Amino acid sequence: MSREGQTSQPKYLRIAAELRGALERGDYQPGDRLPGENTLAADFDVAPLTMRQALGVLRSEGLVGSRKGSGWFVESFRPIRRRGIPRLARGQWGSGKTIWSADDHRAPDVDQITVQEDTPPPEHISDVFELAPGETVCVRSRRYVMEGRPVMVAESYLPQSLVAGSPITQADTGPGGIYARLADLGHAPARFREEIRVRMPSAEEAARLAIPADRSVIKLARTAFDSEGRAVEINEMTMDSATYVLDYEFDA
Amino acid sequence: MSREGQTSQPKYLRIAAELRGALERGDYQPGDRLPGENTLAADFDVAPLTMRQALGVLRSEGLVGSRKGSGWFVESFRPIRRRGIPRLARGQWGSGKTIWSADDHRAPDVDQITVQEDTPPPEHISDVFELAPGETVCVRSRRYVMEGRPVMVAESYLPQSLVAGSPITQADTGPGGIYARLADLGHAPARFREEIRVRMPSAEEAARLAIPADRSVIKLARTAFDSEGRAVEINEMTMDSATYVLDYEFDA
DNA sequence: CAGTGGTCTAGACCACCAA
DNA sequence: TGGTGGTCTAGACCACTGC
Repeated sequence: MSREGQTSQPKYLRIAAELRGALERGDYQPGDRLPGENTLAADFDVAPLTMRQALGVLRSEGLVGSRKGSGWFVESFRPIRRRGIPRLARGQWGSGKTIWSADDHRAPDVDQITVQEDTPPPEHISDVFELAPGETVCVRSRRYVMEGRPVMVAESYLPQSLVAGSPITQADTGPGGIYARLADLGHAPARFREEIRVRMPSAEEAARLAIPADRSVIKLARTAFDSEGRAVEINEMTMDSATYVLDYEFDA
Repeated sequence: MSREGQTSQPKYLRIAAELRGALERGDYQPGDRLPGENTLAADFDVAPLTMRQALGVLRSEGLVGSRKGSGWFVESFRPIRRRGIPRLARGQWGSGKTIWSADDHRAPDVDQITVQEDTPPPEHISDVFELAPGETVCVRSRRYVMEGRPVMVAESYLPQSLVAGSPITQADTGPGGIYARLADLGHAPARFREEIRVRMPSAEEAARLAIPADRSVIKLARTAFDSEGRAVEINEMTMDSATYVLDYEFDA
């Protein structure tokens, strides 16, 4: 190997840094196709596999994506801001600049929606609901897309005994959505808990979100409690970690 | 290649799944050393590079780690729960089971701490503070460790003009910490905003947190506003994404 | 059908660690 | 000093895409 890198940084990292700079300078526009692996490998004077390694770094960062048989493409990073706590009083705080600029005004559309009644729940769900053995749940599954691209899948779990026969078991829950219907049933959500963790996607999650296997996902589990402290809904969301900025605002 | 896998899943993923199962079954205990790459490659009857690829999957998931010249080791996943919103009234909600179990009672220790006064701020910081050109900030940098392992680094930015000469510029800020001292100065925090995003670590961040380059980090930026709506502190935290569960609890 | 990315092999050299 | 993981090379075959 050449002795030039006195800092002894690996080739693939130096190439990745060089390409990252080119992308940030705007040498390639979002959606543009990059030269093929072999062409790039010749340009940078490395073996194809080393070139792949460099491109893989940028892919895991969300800067580029690859389509088999087609090529490498520049991805646009326009994060979506999700407000965890609905802003009630829009006062002086609304004007403050945020750390990471993100489109506030776009909201994803629902792409797919399925409802399954009378399903045996996963263990961690029945634990939180404190269900008796054999009790089942209703599962509402939705996928959200933005500009044609899947960005989030969400699965809502509700105790079957609570929602049987209500509009919650229909695809269209009517005005106000699930929470309004829970209120109709006398279990209006009074408090929420949101738990966030990050991990690598399963093969199914990666396919459903159309993200590479080496891009991590955010798991956000939102539990709704009624006024008596009973957990009445759990919404488990899975998001592409490269497209979301989460936002929580609260008083001291 | 053998034709056995009718689902045509790549070898490295099948091997990763097999090893993952062995880890979850407890065949190896946290801290245990795995057989060497070459041994494993022979066991699974694949080329060493393919074996590496499989191990890399598990490493990015946080299940194993590697030390050059030493071997591959099983990592323990005991997530730390960080409560974003201090629980004021510990009522009926406290008893509810959570989705992801995590140690609530452990708190990381501060490992390193440095204070730099009169520093020119990064652009995104001066934007939020709405500083005039040339205005400087005070930067408090801390690293947190748990059981000897770095888990988070945090950098607090405060407007220099606000804190000059106060205990905030000392390593030890006294009882109550920064926020108590800000209150002494007449700028008690009244409201907070926390912004969360996920990305791959820079080389420096990976080194400071002692995590592999392919493990993502959580960036959490906490902005504190005083009662007049002025941003008085920004705390930018960087955490190992595999060791934290974030938690927010709030009323509807 | 030609070109693309995805996977896999069989080598090689290096830096680092532990005995 | 021998074994380890980290990097790199030069091939190969495959599945998929788009013309």
